[in-house]
Amino acid sequence: MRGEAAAVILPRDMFACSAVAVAPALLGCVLEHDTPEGLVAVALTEVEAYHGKADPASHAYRGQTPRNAVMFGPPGHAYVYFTYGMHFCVNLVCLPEGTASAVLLRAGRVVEGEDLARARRTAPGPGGRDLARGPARLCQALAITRAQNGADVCDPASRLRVRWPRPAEAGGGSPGPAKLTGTGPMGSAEPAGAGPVGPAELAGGSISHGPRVGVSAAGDVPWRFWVTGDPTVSVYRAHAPRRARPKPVSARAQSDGTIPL
DNA sequence: AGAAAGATGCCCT
DNA sequence: GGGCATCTTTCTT
Repeated sequence: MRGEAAAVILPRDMFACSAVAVAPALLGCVLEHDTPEGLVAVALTEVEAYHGKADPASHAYRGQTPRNAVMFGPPGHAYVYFTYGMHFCVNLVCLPEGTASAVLLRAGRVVEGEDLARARRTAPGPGGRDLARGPARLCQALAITRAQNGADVCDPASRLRVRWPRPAEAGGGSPGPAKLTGTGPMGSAEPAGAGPVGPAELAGGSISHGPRVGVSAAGDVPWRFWVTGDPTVSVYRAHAPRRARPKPVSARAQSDGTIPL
Protein backbone atom coordinates (compact mmCIF):
# COMPACT_ATOMS: atom_id res chain seq x y z
CA MET A 1 0.00 0.00 0.00
CA ARG A 2 2.09 2.81 -1.20
CA GLY A 3 0.81 6.32 -1.01
CA GLU A 4 -1.22 5.81 2.12
CA ALA A 5 -1.39 9.11 3.96
CA ALA A 6 0.41 9.26 7.25
CA ALA A 7 -1.88 9.13 10.23
CA VAL A 8 -3.08 12.52 11.35
CA ILE A 9 -2.65 12.53 15.10
CA LEU A 10 -5.05 14.79 16.97
CA PRO A 11 -3.37 18.02 18.08
CA ARG A 12 -3.18 18.64 21.78
CA ASP A 13 -5.31 21.74 21.23
CA MET A 14 -8.17 19.36 20.66
CA PHE A 15 -8.12 18.68 24.40
CA ALA A 16 -7.84 22.31 25.47
CA CYS A 17 -11.55 22.73 26.15
CA SER A 18 -13.62 21.20 28.91
CA ALA A 19 -14.59 17.56 28.57
CA VAL A 20 -18.18 18.52 27.83
CA ALA A 21 -17.03 20.37 24.72
CA VAL A 22 -14.39 17.85 23.67
CA ALA A 23 -16.53 14.74 24.08
CA PRO A 24 -18.77 15.13 21.01
CA ALA A 25 -15.77 16.15 18.90
CA LEU A 26 -14.09 12.83 19.67
CA LEU A 27 -16.91 10.87 18.06
CA GLY A 28 -15.55 9.43 14.85
CA CYS A 29 -11.93 9.88 15.87
CA VAL A 30 -9.84 6.73 15.89
CA LEU A 31 -8.10 5.32 18.95
CA GLU A 32 -5.37 2.89 18.04
CA HIS A 33 -3.01 0.76 20.10
CA ASP A 34 0.09 -0.68 18.49
CA THR A 35 1.38 -3.73 20.36
CA PRO A 36 3.81 -6.55 19.56
CA GLU A 37 0.76 -8.65 18.69
CA GLY A 38 -0.39 -6.13 16.14
CA LEU A 39 -2.48 -3.02 15.81
CA VAL A 40 -6.13 -2.57 16.71
CA ALA A 41 -7.99 0.65 15.93
CA VAL A 42 -11.52 1.71 16.82
CA ALA A 43 -13.58 4.65 15.62
CA LEU A 44 -15.21 6.11 18.72
CA THR A 45 -19.00 5.94 18.75
CA GLU A 46 -19.84 6.69 22.38
CA VAL A 47 -18.18 8.87 25.02
CA GLU A 48 -18.99 10.55 28.33
CA ALA A 49 -17.73 13.80 29.85
CA TYR A 50 -16.62 14.03 33.48
CA HIS A 51 -16.06 17.50 34.71
CA GLY A 52 -13.45 17.27 37.41
CA LYS A 53 -13.96 18.68 40.86
CA ALA A 54 -17.27 20.27 39.91
CA ASP A 55 -18.78 16.92 38.96
CA PRO A 56 -19.98 14.63 41.77
CA ALA A 57 -19.76 11.64 39.42
CA SER A 58 -16.11 12.25 38.56
CA HIS A 59 -13.26 10.38 40.16
CA ALA A 60 -11.69 13.80 40.67
CA TYR A 61 -14.60 15.13 42.72
CA ARG A 62 -12.87 14.53 46.02
CA GLY A 63 -9.56 15.91 44.94
CA GLN A 64 -6.32 14.44 43.69
CA THR A 65 -5.26 10.95 44.78
CA PRO A 66 -2.62 8.55 43.52
CA ARG A 67 -5.20 6.84 41.36
CA ASN A 68 -6.60 9.87 39.56
CA ALA A 69 -3.37 11.88 39.41
CA VAL A 70 -3.20 11.63 35.62
CA MET A 71 -6.52 13.47 35.37
CA PHE A 72 -4.90 16.46 37.01
CA GLY A 73 -2.00 16.37 34.59
CA PRO A 74 -1.60 17.85 31.10
CA PRO A 75 -4.25 17.25 28.41
CA GLY A 76 -4.04 14.58 25.77
CA HIS A 77 -3.01 11.79 28.13
CA ALA A 78 -4.83 8.56 28.92
CA TYR A 79 -6.27 8.02 32.38
CA VAL A 80 -6.77 4.28 32.84
CA TYR A 81 -8.39 2.87 35.94
CA PHE A 82 -9.24 -0.59 37.21
CA THR A 83 -12.72 -1.33 38.50
CA TYR A 84 -14.91 -4.13 39.75
CA GLY A 85 -11.83 -6.22 40.34
CA MET A 86 -11.49 -7.11 36.68
CA HIS A 87 -12.15 -4.29 34.24
CA PHE A 88 -10.16 -1.40 32.84
CA CYS A 89 -11.65 1.83 31.51
CA VAL A 90 -9.87 4.58 29.63
CA ASN A 91 -10.37 8.37 29.66
CA LEU A 92 -8.70 11.15 27.70
CA VAL A 93 -7.65 14.10 29.83
CA CYS A 94 -8.82 17.62 28.91
CA LEU A 95 -7.93 21.12 30.09
CA PRO A 96 -4.51 22.24 31.29
CA GLU A 97 -2.55 20.79 34.14
CA GLY A 98 -4.16 21.37 37.49
CA THR A 99 -7.70 20.78 36.33
CA ALA A 100 -9.25 17.34 36.02
CA SER A 101 -11.68 17.21 33.15
CA ALA A 102 -11.77 13.96 31.19
CA VAL A 103 -13.72 12.03 28.57
CA LEU A 104 -14.55 8.38 29.21
CA LEU A 105 -14.36 6.29 26.03
CA ARG A 106 -17.37 4.01 26.18
CA ALA A 107 -17.59 2.32 22.79
CA GLY A 108 -16.16 2.14 19.31
CA ARG A 109 -16.30 0.34 16.01
CA VAL A 110 -13.24 -1.73 15.14
CA VAL A 111 -11.77 -0.38 11.90
CA GLU A 112 -8.43 -2.17 11.94
CA GLY A 113 -7.11 -5.39 13.46
CA GLU A 114 -10.50 -7.00 13.87
CA ASP A 115 -9.09 -10.52 14.07
CA LEU A 116 -6.76 -9.56 16.89
CA ALA A 117 -9.53 -7.71 18.68
CA ARG A 118 -11.74 -10.76 18.34
CA ALA A 119 -9.03 -13.00 19.73
CA ARG A 120 -8.64 -10.76 22.75
CA ARG A 121 -12.34 -10.73 23.43
CA THR A 122 -13.60 -13.94 24.95
CA ALA A 123 -17.22 -13.56 23.92
CA PRO A 124 -17.52 -11.37 20.85
CA GLY A 125 -21.02 -10.87 19.63
CA PRO A 126 -22.30 -11.45 16.12
CA GLY A 127 -20.71 -9.39 13.39
CA GLY A 128 -18.15 -7.99 15.74
CA ARG A 129 -20.65 -5.47 16.99
CA ASP A 130 -19.79 -6.20 20.59
CA LEU A 131 -16.03 -6.15 20.11
CA ALA A 132 -15.69 -2.70 21.65
CA ARG A 133 -19.20 -1.97 22.92
CA GLY A 134 -18.83 -0.83 26.54
CA PRO A 135 -15.82 0.82 28.20
CA ALA A 136 -14.31 -2.41 29.56
CA ARG A 137 -14.82 -4.28 26.29
CA LEU A 138 -13.16 -1.44 24.42
CA CYS A 139 -10.11 -1.70 26.66
CA GLN A 140 -10.01 -5.45 26.26
CA ALA A 141 -10.15 -5.28 22.47
CA LEU A 142 -7.33 -2.74 22.47
CA ALA A 143 -5.34 -4.44 25.24
CA ILE A 144 -5.38 -1.29 27.35
CA THR A 145 -4.34 -1.89 30.94
CA ARG A 146 -2.67 -0.09 33.80
CA ALA A 147 0.47 0.00 31.67
CA GLN A 148 -1.18 2.60 29.44
CA ASN A 149 -2.10 4.91 32.30
CA GLY A 150 -0.56 8.29 31.53
CA ALA A 151 0.21 7.50 27.89
CA ASP A 152 0.38 10.58 25.66
CA VAL A 153 -2.16 9.97 22.90
CA CYS A 154 -1.07 13.10 21.02
CA ASP A 155 2.46 11.81 20.53
CA PRO A 156 2.83 10.16 17.10
CA ALA A 157 5.52 7.93 18.59
CA SER A 158 3.17 6.68 21.29
CA ARG A 159 1.87 3.13 21.03
CA LEU A 160 -1.51 4.44 22.14
CA ARG A 161 -2.69 7.41 20.13
CA VAL A 162 -5.74 9.12 18.70
CA ARG A 163 -5.94 10.11 15.06
CA TRP A 164 -8.31 11.59 12.59
CA PRO A 165 -10.21 8.93 10.59
CA ARG A 166 -9.23 8.06 7.08
CA PRO A 167 -11.88 8.84 4.48
CA ALA A 168 -13.06 5.25 4.29
CA GLU A 169 -13.41 5.12 8.05
CA ALA A 170 -15.36 8.35 8.30
CA GLY A 171 -17.97 7.24 5.82
CA GLY A 172 -17.37 10.17 3.56
CA GLY A 173 -15.13 13.15 3.09
CA SER A 174 -12.75 13.68 5.93
CA PRO A 175 -10.57 16.71 5.38
CA GLY A 176 -8.68 16.45 8.64
CA PRO A 177 -8.93 18.39 11.87
CA ALA A 178 -11.10 21.42 11.39
CA LYS A 179 -10.07 24.76 12.70
CA LEU A 180 -10.53 24.75 16.39
CA THR A 181 -13.16 27.02 17.81
CA GLY A 182 -14.24 27.91 21.28
CA THR A 183 -10.97 27.26 23.00
CA GLY A 184 -12.31 29.78 25.42
CA PRO A 185 -12.50 30.10 29.15
CA MET A 186 -11.59 26.95 30.97
CA GLY A 187 -12.80 25.60 34.21
CA SER A 188 -16.49 25.95 33.45
CA ALA A 189 -18.78 23.63 31.58
CA GLU A 190 -19.50 24.90 28.12
CA PRO A 191 -22.47 23.87 26.05
CA ALA A 192 -21.80 21.20 23.47
CA GLY A 193 -20.93 22.80 20.18
CA ALA A 194 -18.72 25.47 21.64
CA GLY A 195 -15.67 23.27 21.30
CA PRO A 196 -13.79 21.52 18.53
CA VAL A 197 -15.67 20.04 15.60
CA GLY A 198 -15.26 16.30 15.22
CA PRO A 199 -15.37 13.81 12.36
CA ALA A 200 -18.87 12.58 13.13
CA GLU A 201 -20.30 16.05 12.68
CA LEU A 202 -18.21 16.82 9.62
CA ALA A 203 -19.31 13.59 8.01
CA GLY A 204 -22.88 14.71 8.43
CA GLY A 205 -23.66 12.13 11.08
CA SER A 206 -26.07 12.97 13.86
CA ILE A 207 -24.95 13.09 17.47
CA SER A 208 -27.28 12.20 20.33
CA HIS A 209 -26.80 12.97 24.00
CA GLY A 210 -28.33 11.84 27.23
CA PRO A 211 -27.59 10.94 30.85
CA ARG A 212 -24.43 9.04 31.66
CA VAL A 213 -24.48 5.31 32.23
CA GLY A 214 -24.23 3.78 35.66
CA VAL A 215 -23.50 6.92 37.63
CA SER A 216 -25.08 7.41 41.03
CA ALA A 217 -24.61 11.19 41.20
CA ALA A 218 -25.61 13.91 38.77
CA GLY A 219 -27.66 11.41 36.81
CA ASP A 220 -29.64 14.23 35.26
CA VAL A 221 -26.73 15.79 33.39
CA PRO A 222 -26.79 14.78 29.70
CA TRP A 223 -23.07 14.37 29.30
CA ARG A 224 -23.09 11.12 27.36
CA PHE A 225 -22.67 11.54 23.61
CA TRP A 226 -23.05 8.92 20.90
CA VAL A 227 -23.41 8.55 17.15
CA THR A 228 -27.13 8.34 16.53
CA GLY A 229 -28.27 4.90 15.50
CA ASP A 230 -24.84 3.27 15.61
CA PRO A 231 -25.14 -0.42 16.53
CA THR A 232 -21.88 -0.39 18.50
CA VAL A 233 -23.22 2.03 21.11
CA SER A 234 -23.79 0.40 24.47
CA VAL A 235 -27.25 0.06 25.95
CA TYR A 236 -28.31 2.59 28.53
CA ARG A 237 -28.40 1.36 32.08
CA ALA A 238 -29.27 3.50 35.07
CA HIS A 239 -27.23 3.21 38.23
CA ALA A 240 -28.35 0.20 40.25
CA PRO A 241 -26.67 -0.25 43.63
CA ARG A 242 -25.72 -3.85 44.17
CA ARG A 243 -26.99 -5.39 47.32
CA ALA A 244 -24.30 -5.69 49.95
CA ARG A 245 -22.78 -9.14 50.07
CA PRO A 246 -24.32 -11.20 52.84
CA LYS A 247 -22.08 -10.72 55.80
CA PRO A 248 -21.02 -13.64 57.98
CA VAL A 249 -23.76 -14.79 60.35
CA SER A 250 -22.19 -12.50 62.89
CA ALA A 251 -19.19 -10.27 62.83
CA ARG A 252 -18.20 -12.06 66.02
CA ALA A 253 -18.64 -15.54 64.61
CA GLN A 254 -15.56 -17.72 64.51
CA SER A 255 -14.53 -19.71 61.47
CA ASP A 256 -16.58 -22.73 62.54
CA GLY A 257 -19.64 -20.61 63.19
CA THR A 258 -19.30 -20.46 66.94
CA ILE A 259 -20.38 -17.18 68.45
CA PRO A 260 -18.70 -16.23 71.73
CA LEU A 261 -21.14 -15.49 74.54
C1' DA B 1 -8.04 -2.20 60.49
C1' DG B 2 -12.37 -2.78 58.31
C1' DA B 3 -15.91 -2.10 55.29
C1' DA B 4 -18.60 -0.45 51.43
C1' DA B 5 -19.10 0.92 46.87
C1' DG B 6 -17.62 1.03 42.32
C1' DA B 7 -17.90 5.37 35.17
C1' DT B 8 -18.88 -3.36 34.25
C1' DG B 9 -19.77 -7.56 31.89
C1' DC B 10 -21.29 -12.28 31.79
C1' DC B 11 -24.29 -15.96 32.71
C1' DC B 12 -28.49 -17.65 34.40
C1' DT B 13 -33.66 -17.82 34.84
C1' DG C 1 -34.10 -8.84 35.08
C1' DG C 2 -30.97 -10.26 38.71
C1' DG C 3 -26.91 -12.47 40.76
C1' DC C 4 -22.10 -12.84 40.78
C1' DA C 5 -17.01 -12.43 39.97
C1' DT C 6 -13.10 -10.04 42.13
C1' DC C 7 -9.86 -6.16 43.71
C1' DT C 8 -8.77 -1.29 44.48
C1' DT C 9 -9.72 2.99 46.50
C1' DT C 10 -11.46 5.66 49.86
C1' DC C 11 -14.04 6.62 53.90
C1' DT C 12 -15.18 5.25 58.58
C1' DT C 13 -13.87 3.08 63.33
